[in-house]
Amino acid sequence: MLRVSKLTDYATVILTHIAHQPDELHAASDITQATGVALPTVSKVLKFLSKANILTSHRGSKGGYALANKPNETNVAEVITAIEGPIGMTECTTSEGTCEQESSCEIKGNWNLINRAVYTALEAVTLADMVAPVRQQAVNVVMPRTKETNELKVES
Amino acid sequence: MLRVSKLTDYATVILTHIAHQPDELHAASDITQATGVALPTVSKVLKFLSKANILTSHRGSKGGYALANKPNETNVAEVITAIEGPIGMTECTTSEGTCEQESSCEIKGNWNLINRAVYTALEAVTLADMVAPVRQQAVNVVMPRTKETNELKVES
DNA sequence: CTTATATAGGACTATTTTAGTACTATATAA
DNA sequence: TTATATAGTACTAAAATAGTCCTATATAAG
Ligand code: FES
Ligand code: FES
Repeated sequence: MLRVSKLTDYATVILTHIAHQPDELHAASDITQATGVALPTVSKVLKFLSKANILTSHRGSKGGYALANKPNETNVAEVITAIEGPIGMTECTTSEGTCEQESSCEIKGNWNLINRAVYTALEAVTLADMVAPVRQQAVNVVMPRTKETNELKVES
Repeated sequence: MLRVSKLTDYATVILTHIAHQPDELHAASDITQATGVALPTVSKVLKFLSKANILTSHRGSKGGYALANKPNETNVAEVITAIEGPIGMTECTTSEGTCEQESSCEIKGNWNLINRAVYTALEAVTLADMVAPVRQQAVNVVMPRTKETNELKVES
């Protein structure tokens, strides 16, 4: 169904929570209480996010996690990548040389194109957007085409 | 990793093959030969595509499958939906009432927003694009924001 | 210096999803 | 009537994901 994993979903919930007080330290146990997600799971997610430098961590008593950057400087594409690894819609595009028909494949280039479009859409949404209430009703996504051939447009 | 299933990947390969001769009937066995994908798998994919009215089918001797519409009238979003079901990035957005914290969830609306952006990007790529060689180098995806608040832009 | 607290890292198990196969029924052309 | 090809469904195997747990390390406070 083209979905993100549950862990990624948790990650956005957790990050949204933290983004409300971006400057304070949040311990895993606090986040469990606030979000209702089980502690071991919260802990796992926080480790991923910390490793990807989306969060900073402080060990020891009174330690915890905080945002590494401002809310509008972290986007959804980064969060997905932190939890699930590089975004690529097909096996062929993430791991080169895996596919048998790679040499004669017509469509690989087109999947790369689609990947980029999806990635750009995800990149455009930041934590700051997630924190804001949903006033938005729709988003325009434009894939420009050349007038003459109606093919997907070349960007110089 | 936010990827489509292998079956969906096969589906694009198969459809791309069929789209080269959109008016002829293609039997599953022919497609196996042309694409190198195992017959039972090809068969499974073709059934999904036929059920979703992306392909028309003809039983019996000299039967087979053909495109139900012109190549530029079938897009990638439809293909993904045919194989994997409705596109929705989180469980919460595809199946209502599953999530415990649904009532108090801040971010559900934002995921819906992201879903729509991704869907629109996928919708913009058709079979005709897949058949064409990759001259394209990049695709612009624009998520407009209001000038004043820099929030994702409302579309009337 | 010791203790309580909190993250780091990795290993492991259970669950769920996906992929792949097989079999029976039905339609159609020759 | 027969050969051929799809329709539908059920089943098995494999892979990915989710969730848990344990040990090590860092830090603040007494
Ligand atoms: S490279 Fe794998 S199907 Fe194209
Ligand atoms: S509705 Fe499930 S996390 Fe928001």
